[in-house]
Amino acid sequence: MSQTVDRALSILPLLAQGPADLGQVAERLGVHKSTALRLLRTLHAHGLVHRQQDQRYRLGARLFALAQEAVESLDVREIAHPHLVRLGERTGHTVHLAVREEGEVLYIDKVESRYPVRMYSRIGKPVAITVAAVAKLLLADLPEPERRSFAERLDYPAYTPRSTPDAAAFLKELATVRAQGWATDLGGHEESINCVAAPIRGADGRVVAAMSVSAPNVVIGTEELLALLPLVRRTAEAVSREYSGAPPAA
Amino acid sequence: MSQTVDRALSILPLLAQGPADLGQVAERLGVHKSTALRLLRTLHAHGLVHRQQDQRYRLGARLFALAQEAVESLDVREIAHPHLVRLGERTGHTVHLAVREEGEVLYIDKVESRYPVRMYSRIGKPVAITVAAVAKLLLADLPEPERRSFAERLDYPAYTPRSTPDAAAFLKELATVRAQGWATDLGGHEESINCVAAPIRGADGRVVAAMSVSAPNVVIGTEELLALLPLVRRTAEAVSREYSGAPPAA
DNA sequence: AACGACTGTTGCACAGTACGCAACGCATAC
DNA sequence: GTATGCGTTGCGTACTGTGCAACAGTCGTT
Repeated sequence: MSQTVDRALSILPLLAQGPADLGQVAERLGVHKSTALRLLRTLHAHGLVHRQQDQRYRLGARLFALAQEAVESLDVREIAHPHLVRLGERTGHTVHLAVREEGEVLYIDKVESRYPVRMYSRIGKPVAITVAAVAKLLLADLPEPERRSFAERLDYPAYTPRSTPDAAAFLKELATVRAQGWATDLGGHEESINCVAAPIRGADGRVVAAMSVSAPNVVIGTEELLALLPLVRRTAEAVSREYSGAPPAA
Repeated sequence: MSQTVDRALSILPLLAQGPADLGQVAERLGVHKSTALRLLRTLHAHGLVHRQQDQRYRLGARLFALAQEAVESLDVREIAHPHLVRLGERTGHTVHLAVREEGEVLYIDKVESRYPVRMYSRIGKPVAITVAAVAKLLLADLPEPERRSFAERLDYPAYTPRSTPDAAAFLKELATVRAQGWATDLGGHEESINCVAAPIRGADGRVVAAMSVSAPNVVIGTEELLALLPLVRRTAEAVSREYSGAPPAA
């Protein structure tokens, strides 16, 4: 690994917490000011950091552009998108698409609910991995030993009383999800929000992504949301077929 | 500037165009494979690149997370957001918030239209700077010499017959926008899409951001959209006041 | 108004570190 | 079975990044 690059990249998460001046960056990196300056200048030249009027540095615009270009070149996303839109139109609720990467699960696409009461989420934001329906599907597909060791390394924040409490409960839930081929999150992340999700599989049967429909229970009851499950599953299967090479249905 | 970091960061835009294997990265960087490998490993350790099953590299998840954290810590965005949502609810159309940074204009927030026919845009995506209404506002605020030299460095792509054709026309338009305090884009980017925008100013009167309402003319005519201008301007002024330190209105 | 304290900036000598080379392991193709 | 292509490793060299010290600019203080 390259020391210089390592140091430079360590600046990014540091600035993600908020703007910082040269001295702060140097101190938190544990290097001389002149070194920090050179690194910041290089990052600046690439647009990854931006210097605001008060001379402090914060993350720059190119970072957004890069993230956008990256998300748009994901082929699952490209294939799934029209299906998500159609599902959004038919149900009126928020639709998400998520993938697993390096031990994180993150949303890569989203169609907003047409109801005024919306849930908060953002493309690119890591998902609450122990409770989200899409996360359960993506992790349930891991081979058993990996799944176990992963589950044991996680934290289990008690977002609500219905949140997954510990690794044992999580592994049990994953087994259920794996067997039934779909997942739910009933108030496990936010008290009033429910979620149903289905897996998208590649040609080899592995789960490559997961999609979900979410709605606050002030808008639609748990029963009614669960009634959407067949539709969600059919949509996910249509995406799976297309992703595996089948031509899109007319 | 640091050569090593410079090379490492050059990998990112390269991968943004699509996944690439080690040889391709090395070649396009003009370095030896072993050098490219070391750089990629460092980027990988920071989560900025991801290695997919076929061993090729693509941009990684942390990039999204960083971009998200960055955009969420912008205080203009935080203040403006509820106003955008309300404007979205009242008009039903797509609402954008944009800022200028390092010679680019980019969207930092968005409320989706509730109509099925939506315009395409994404948070983080650089704006078509020569035609977008928000871009005109942000650039019109630059001091005259800077504005001129900037306008002359731009390309003027002819997205439609109504696109700004050249620097002279653009500067004239900017003068108008500056004088009237609002801007439009009537089919300059996409034939059928119109836009009205108003500036958000800081305590010193400088334009710090701009917000717009956009709609395809199949949904709402030009006249009707222009009729929304007073509402957009009032909203922008409310955000300006709050951003300058005034308490939010009840 | 002069001072001090603070910040960001520059040039430089040193050595630490990133560089390219060459050889290796490992697949798939022929 | 051989051959070609890929990613990977270890290593000597010298390039390049490093910290130091001195400078410049800005703010707040006395």
